[in-house]
Amino acid sequence: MNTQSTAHSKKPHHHGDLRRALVQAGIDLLEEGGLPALTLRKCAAKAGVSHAAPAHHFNGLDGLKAAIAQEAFRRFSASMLTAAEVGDPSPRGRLKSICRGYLHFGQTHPALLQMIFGVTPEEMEAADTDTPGDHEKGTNAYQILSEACAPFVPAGTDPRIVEIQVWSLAHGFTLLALPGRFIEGGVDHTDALFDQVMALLNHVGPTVSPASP
Amino acid sequence: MNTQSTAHSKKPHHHGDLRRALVQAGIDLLEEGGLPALTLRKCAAKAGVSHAAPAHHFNGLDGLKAAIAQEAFRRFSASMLTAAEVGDPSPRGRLKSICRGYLHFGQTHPALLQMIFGVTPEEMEAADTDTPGDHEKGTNAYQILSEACAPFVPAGTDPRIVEIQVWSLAHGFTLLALPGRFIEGGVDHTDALFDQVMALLNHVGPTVSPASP
DNA sequence: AGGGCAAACTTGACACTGTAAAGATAACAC
DNA sequence: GTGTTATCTTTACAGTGTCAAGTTTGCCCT
Repeated sequence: MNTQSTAHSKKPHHHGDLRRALVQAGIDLLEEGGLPALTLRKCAAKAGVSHAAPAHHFNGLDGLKAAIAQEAFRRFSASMLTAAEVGDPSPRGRLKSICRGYLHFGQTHPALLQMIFGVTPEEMEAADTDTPGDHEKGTNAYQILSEACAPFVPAGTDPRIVEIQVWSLAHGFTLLALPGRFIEGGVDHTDALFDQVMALLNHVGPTVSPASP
Repeated sequence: MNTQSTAHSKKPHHHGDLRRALVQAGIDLLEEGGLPALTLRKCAAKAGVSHAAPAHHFNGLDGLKAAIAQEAFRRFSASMLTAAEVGDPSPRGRLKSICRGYLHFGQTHPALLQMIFGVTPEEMEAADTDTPGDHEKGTNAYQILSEACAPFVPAGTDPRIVEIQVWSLAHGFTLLALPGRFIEGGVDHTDALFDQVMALLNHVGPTVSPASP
């Protein structure tokens, strides 16, 4: 009918997986020149196709942006997951490693982070909803964070509170520390500041007064 | 020579303070249709001038964006200041009121917040640097926050740590709770969640034995 | 095998955008 | 009054997204 559900089994006709090529070209453009460099025509040129070809794989520019955001989100999740696996395996160490992965991804791929969290609702609606196996079990960034927060959720409380506490702190710092933004300083200085800021999480969950109201 | 430093005393030639009119037109467009609706030509049309007129008052679109960001920052600061003045005057109450003003501004003017914190370095360079009396004493948002954080800075530590802890938390939550984004729910639900998340600040600075409830 | 058929692209066009150069106009200095 | 300068207009051009029509290519079915 509408979508090519054959994306992974059969091979397309002319180009051979042009959809993925366009997404990758868009990511390249994004990393090179930031948001204003992302252009349907430039993506098409980079993939070696005509300027109107992307319109058949995505629902216009918004659809391409949504697809890029999905792929960026996938890489973002992977970045946090690997950061968690190589660090301190204790619950608190794992949580901090994930947050560090959050910051690291923002420092190294600012445009992709901007893409992930800057996509507007209307752009999301333009996404082709046929992304099977995308939000799989452990690969979702929010689920990774949620599981890392679980040990610090006081019994009987809404786990989303702790999750959003951690998420807001990491997200806010990462955005403020984006290159050329409000928190100045080199990478090492930013890292040290990040650790000191994240020390606030030592007071999260079952801490000082375990049996509070 | 270059700029009309007569912005407040004499009146310009044709239009009469077109610079301010263009900035206001841009803000209106931004609030109505979001970032993609902000256009030099639409601003010019809304101000009743030719489509190329803005180029003489701003350094291209980037300059207009920077000017709008400055004005938005001014209103943002005012929003936090008034929120601080009408709330609990205790140090902790004042700090939380400011954070609530942060969130409230983001909920009511999401495009302006995006403008303030989304302006790129190159766009900032395009700003006309002749904004006298702009970063005045108490009107700077960061100074407001800094002064509100001062009572919670442990002696001998860098005050920026507490400031960035508070700033990151408020900034992160506000962005995640932007309408149609990652934190769902109505305004009242968001407010309640915000209070619970911001409870993390009870552990900032001189902790565990607070004099206030 | 061969005819149809749909999907994957191409081509051409249009409206809209930012930007630059050159011309008109009005306020001001003298 | 005369000249000058800043303000704004006009005109033009390259680049953008999007639509409508055409062209090619692989696949399916009889």
